Amino acid sequence: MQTFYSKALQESTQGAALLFTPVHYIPTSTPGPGSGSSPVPLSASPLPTQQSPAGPEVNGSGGAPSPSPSQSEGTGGSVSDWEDMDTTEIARQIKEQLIKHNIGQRVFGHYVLGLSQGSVSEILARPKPWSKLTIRGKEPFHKMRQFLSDEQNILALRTIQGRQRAYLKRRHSSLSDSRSVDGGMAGPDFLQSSSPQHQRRPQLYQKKVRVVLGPEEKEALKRAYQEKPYPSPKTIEELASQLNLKTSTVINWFHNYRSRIRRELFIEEIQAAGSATAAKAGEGDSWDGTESDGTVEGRHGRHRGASEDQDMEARVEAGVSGGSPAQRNCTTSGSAGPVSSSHNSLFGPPEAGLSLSAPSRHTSTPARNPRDNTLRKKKAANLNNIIHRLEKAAGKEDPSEWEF
DNA sequence: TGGAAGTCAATAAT
DNA sequence: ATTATTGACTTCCA
Repeated sequence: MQTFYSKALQESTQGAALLFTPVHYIPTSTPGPGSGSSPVPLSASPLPTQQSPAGPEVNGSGGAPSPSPSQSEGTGGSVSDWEDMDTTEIARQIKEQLIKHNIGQRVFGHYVLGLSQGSVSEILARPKPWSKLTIRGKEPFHKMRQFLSDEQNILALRTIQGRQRAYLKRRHSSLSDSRSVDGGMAGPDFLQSSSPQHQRRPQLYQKKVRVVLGPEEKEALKRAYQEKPYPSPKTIEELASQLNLKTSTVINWFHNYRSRIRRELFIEEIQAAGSATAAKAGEGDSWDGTESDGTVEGRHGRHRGASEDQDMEARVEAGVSGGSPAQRNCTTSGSAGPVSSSHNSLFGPPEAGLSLSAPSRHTSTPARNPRDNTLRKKKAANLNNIIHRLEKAAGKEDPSEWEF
C-alpha cells in the first residue's frame, strides 16, 4: 500500500532520478558542500508517518510488529505518536531486510529515513525503547515500520542501490581524470552525503577537522566523569586546561558520554525486562544489578568490544567482559588505586580527588584483580550517577553536594 | 543557562 | 565499500 515514493522510475539520464524521493531532509546546520545546488532534493515527499496513522493494515506482509493502536501514549497526542512499537524488533527486521537485499545503511537512511548513515547505524544497533523516545525520535521508527509494510519498498530501494553502485562504478573508471559530468550538476543526489563529493569540489568549503581525543585524554575524562558525572564549570575549566583541550570539547564530551551511557541503560532496561530470569540471579542491589553491571557489559562486549581498542580499558575490561561506555567509566576509572578512594570521592566532595594525573600507562597493567575492583568501582560510579538523577528528580539538588 | 535528545559528518574499524 | 564510533552541533525544555 503505502509506498514511500511513488515517483516511478525516471527517465533520467544518469540514473540520478530515483524511485524514491528522499524523505524530507532538512539540513539543519552546516550548509554542506553543494548545499547551494541543493544536494538533496528536498522533496516534500510527505512523511509516511504523518499522513497515515499506520492503520492496522500496516501489519500486513512485512510483519512489522505493531501492537494494538493504543492511542497516543502520553506524549500529548502528536501526529506521530499513536501507538507503541517494539523498536528492537523493528530494527531487527530492518537490518534483516537490508542484509538480505544488500542495501546499505546510507541509501536506506537517505531515502527512507532522511538520516545519515551514522544515525542509521546507531538506530539499528541500539534502538532506544519506545517509551524513552521523544516524538522526534519516534519518527524513524514509524518510517521503518511503514517501510516494512510493503515489499515494494524494499524492491524499489534495491533498484536504487543497484543504480547507485553502477553509477559509481562508471564514474570511477571513466572519471579518473576529474571529468566534469559533475561539474554542472552533481551526479545522483544520493551522493550528496558521501565523501566523494568533497573530493570533487574541495574548494567549496573547508572540511571540518575532527578532534580526536587520545587515550590519555579519554582516560582522564572518564576518571573525572566517575568522580563527577556533572562537573561544574570550574571543574570543566580545569579539566580543559590540564588536558589542553578546549572547554567546549570537555563539555561536549561530558554531554555525549552521559547521553551514551544513558542509552545503554535504557537498552539494558528492556533487555532486563525481556528476561526476568536474570533478575533472579543477580538479586542483591537493584541499582547496580539493573543499571549497568551485567547486561550493558555483555551488550557491549558484542558490539564494540573490539573497537574499544586504543584505551587501556579494552585490556582491563577484557578481564571482565565487555566495554560499554557505562561499563568503561566504571571499569576504567583510575586503574588500580582509586578503588577504595574513589569510593570516598563518590559521595564526598571530590574536587580534590579529581586526579587527572598520569593516566596510568596502559601498556602494562592488565586488570589486576579485575573483577573485584571493577565491580566495586562500577557500582560506586553507577550509584553516584543514579543518586544524582534521583536528587534531580526529587528537585532537591544540593549544589554543595554535587558541585565542587 | 544547562541538560537531554537527536543528528551530522569525519574517520576508524571491518 | 560499508558499518561503527564519536566530537560537535541544533533543538527543545525546564
